[in-house]
Amino acid sequence: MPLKLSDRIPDIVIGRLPLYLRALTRLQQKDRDITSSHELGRRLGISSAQIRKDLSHFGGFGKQGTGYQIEFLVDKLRQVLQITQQWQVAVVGAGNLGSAISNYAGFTERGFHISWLFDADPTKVGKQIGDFKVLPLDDMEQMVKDNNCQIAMLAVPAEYAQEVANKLVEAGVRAILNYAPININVPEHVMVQYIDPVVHMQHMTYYLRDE
Amino acid sequence: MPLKLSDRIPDIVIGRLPLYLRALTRLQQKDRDITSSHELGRRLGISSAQIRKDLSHFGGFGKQGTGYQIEFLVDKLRQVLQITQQWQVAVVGAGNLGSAISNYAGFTERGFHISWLFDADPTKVGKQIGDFKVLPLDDMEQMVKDNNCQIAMLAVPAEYAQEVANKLVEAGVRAILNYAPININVPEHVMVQYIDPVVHMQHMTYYLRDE
DNA sequence: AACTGTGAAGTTTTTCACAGCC
DNA sequence: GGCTGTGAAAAACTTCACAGTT
Repeated sequence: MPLKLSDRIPDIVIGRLPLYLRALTRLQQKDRDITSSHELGRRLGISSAQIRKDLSHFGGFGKQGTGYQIEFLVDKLRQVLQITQQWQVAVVGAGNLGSAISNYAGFTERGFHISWLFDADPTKVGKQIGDFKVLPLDDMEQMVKDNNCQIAMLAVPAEYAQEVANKLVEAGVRAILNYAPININVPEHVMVQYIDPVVHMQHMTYYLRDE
Repeated sequence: MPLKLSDRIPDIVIGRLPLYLRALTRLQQKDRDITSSHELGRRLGISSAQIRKDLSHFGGFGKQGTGYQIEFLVDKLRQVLQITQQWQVAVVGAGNLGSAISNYAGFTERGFHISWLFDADPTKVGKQIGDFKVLPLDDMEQMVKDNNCQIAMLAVPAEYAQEVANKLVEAGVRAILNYAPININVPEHVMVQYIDPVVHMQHMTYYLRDE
């Protein structure tokens, strides 16, 4: 069965696929072979109908009466998300955050290999941080281009984020995970996702009313 | 003008308020006094109509013909989000991630004070990590209860996340920011938000097709 | 002239509910 | 009996467009 991707699929659906994949991988670790939209839904706090509908965008992955074969579905989701091979990733910013990111073990097994750690600060360049030797930001463009690296993580102070993002785009990066607490502007063809823990915290405090 | 909160406001709206606040604070740093829904929208990649509608849920914060007074709006958003005072936060997990989180400077100025860092591992307990001395997880419940701490960040391995979450809830925590790459189940009255960089990365790789 | 606040219209997303299959 | 896949219905969300204000 070929992957069906012809019609444009809503971004909100794409955003849920990694969650499905994550839950499925966990079931796999427990040596489970088969699951259902109901079980997945219960675990994820999502309705079973939604899960079925989301998955149906890509073709029929399940069996009526039975459910979904986990290994098969994991495979399909990896294909859809294009994480069958590893992506090279450049990290910019070798402060506390950049260091923690670079040496976070969780990326490798889920499709990403941190390849370089850059910083503009000459006092940081050359230092060994975990597995990485900090490279000068000036080498970034060359490195990214030569290796056709398409993804970067941005862990610089907010005031430099736009400037560094521009350089990344210039170098050919098409996807940026921005840890700096600021919105950045990029061309149409470049994707940006944001991680700002404070945003999540402030979202939650809204509900911390006593009544 | 009193804060209007009577009708239930969509969660998706609440989720955008921290982004507005973040953008406004940046404008403030540039000594700007007044802005408009159009300017904010441009910066955030959100339509001006949406911003106006979102803000209107809480009362009229703007002036027709003029726009929004930044300081006033910042104040109002802080009230709505309940970050006029600082919240005490407990961090569980003193590994790489927990250490980086605990010592991240960005929380303080935006409403949160990391108060404690806990870990279950006896070899870590007692160690000094940045500003924190690692406390035994067994002390957590007492500490959280005594100080009426309502918010925790979870930075433990996935296989312990549920167990620790249960303890946090037991201790009275009502909001959890979960960095572990796994969904956790909590009672109705407890809020959970997730941070998993890989989910964002996998979301982006979907679009990295050559077409 | 510029901008907000907001009903109404339009679009997207979710849920329902059931035919079809194992 | 249990489950998927899916049109149709319902709900949620966003945009439009303009009256009203400065």
